[in-house]
Amino acid sequence: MTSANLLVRKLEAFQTLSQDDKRLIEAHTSRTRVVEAKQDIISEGDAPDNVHLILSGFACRYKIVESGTRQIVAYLVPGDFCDLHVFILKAMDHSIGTLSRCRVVDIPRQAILDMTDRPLLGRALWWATLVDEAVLREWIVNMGARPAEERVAHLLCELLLRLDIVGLVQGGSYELPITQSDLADTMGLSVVHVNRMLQNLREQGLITLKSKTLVVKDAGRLMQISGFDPNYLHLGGGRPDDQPKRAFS
Amino acid sequence: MTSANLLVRKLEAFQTLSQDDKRLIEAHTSRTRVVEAKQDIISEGDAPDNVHLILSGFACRYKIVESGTRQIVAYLVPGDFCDLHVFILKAMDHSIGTLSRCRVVDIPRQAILDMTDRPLLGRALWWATLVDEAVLREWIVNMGARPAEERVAHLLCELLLRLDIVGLVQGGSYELPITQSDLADTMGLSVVHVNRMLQNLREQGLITLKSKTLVVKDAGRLMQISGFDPNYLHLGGGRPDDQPKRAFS
DNA sequence: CGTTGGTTTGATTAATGTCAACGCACGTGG
DNA sequence: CCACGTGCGTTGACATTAATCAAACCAACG
Repeated sequence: MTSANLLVRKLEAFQTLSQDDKRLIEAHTSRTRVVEAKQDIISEGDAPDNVHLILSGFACRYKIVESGTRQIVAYLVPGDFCDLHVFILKAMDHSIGTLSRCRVVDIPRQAILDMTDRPLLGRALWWATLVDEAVLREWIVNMGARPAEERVAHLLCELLLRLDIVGLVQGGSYELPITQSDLADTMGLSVVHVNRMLQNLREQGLITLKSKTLVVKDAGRLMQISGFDPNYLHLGGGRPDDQPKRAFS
Repeated sequence: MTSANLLVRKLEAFQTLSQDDKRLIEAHTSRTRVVEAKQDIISEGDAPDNVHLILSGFACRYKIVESGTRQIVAYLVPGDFCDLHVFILKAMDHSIGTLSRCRVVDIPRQAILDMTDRPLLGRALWWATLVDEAVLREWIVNMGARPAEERVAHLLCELLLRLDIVGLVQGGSYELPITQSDLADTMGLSVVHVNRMLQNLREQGLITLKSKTLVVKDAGRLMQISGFDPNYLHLGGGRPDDQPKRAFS
């Protein structure tokens, strides 16, 4: 599997693309570079130039607040665009940084324009940004309405599905190359509390998390206790109710 | 001022539109209807048909979580679209309901397509959705990284600016036709606590809030204590650093 | 006037944060 | 090959924030 297939695979969770579409994507996703962990890909205030695509590793959108706290507002996993909106806004209102070592592609904006010009591909890219938005909403729900344990569980469920559509889940298990401190900054909890919630989930036999590998031992129950409803990810052509919920491999 | 001007005015906070653009908007924003408070405009799971635009009153996006809690994930104020994304996704992943009595327009999707076809107007609409997304991110920051009092203050600042660009702020004061319980569901706090935080802000001489009218008595300090940075609203052509921050009337 | 929805208050409890220390694993340099 | 440093995970004791419960109050409205 080439790296390009990763984006293709994700977009095809929405709808299948033409051969030309795929070729166009692959043509622009070959020149990759590696970014070490804890580096900014773009910083708040920057005027963005190229569009960045994550091909491996975890990155995040984040802001540093007056008090010095870092709040992570989105995870960027393989197949995710960092800044598809580059064409309209003149300055980044947040930073994008790596959580682990990442492989990244820089795509010139003209290439993106070429892609959005194609009917199928254009719709698929639009779909991707709408899903990003839906994820933001769900995170607000998560932080505002769910207690710590469910909050952690919900996030793990989301990653399970998001990583699954790009083929990064095997046997209910995936690489989670981030620290508990990252998780804490994601969910507005302290590291200590995150640690304890993870232990709770382990004790309940729901997950295993050791050396950056997460094993979801009981996905059904994990989703159930966290009130996870996959609809907001709009997989399967955006008609989540017409077809069986996607199972992961 | 006609109601149409409200959307025009908002979009022109990004860039000025042509006369034709404005006429096109006005042609489609005349047939308004009134929705009483606490009514759904669209419900989660619905397949959306028309695009809805709020012309007066407050509405919100929300989800009801397993436990029965309502989490509000966005405010829709005059000039805001409810569902510009209608064309791609097949089912709503959240509901939209009124918080106060609202005047609403239903715009057929073809009209939206006509608008997005025009270069300037299309970009302006895209800008509007990007700002919505930026607001979602800022809300996550707010909930995850700020204590209750700052959280409330930050929201009031955001509304001050958002309402100002559509001309609904006079003398630092605006109508806030929602309950403290709505605020609580917005910020993941209890009603009681919201009440106390509002009292704090009042005691500090920062605001006044009586019979649904909010007076911001010291905007500078309100922004300062809440760490409010207007950049994320991308007013002024998305070049917030090149020009003076917008003052409100 | 009497209801009703919304706001306010006080007392108490529960959830989560903070602080501090320790342990463990990994990598590096001696 | 071992000693040490460093980052991350874990633990316990304690502090603080915010939730909950219950009641009173207030104002708009029929």
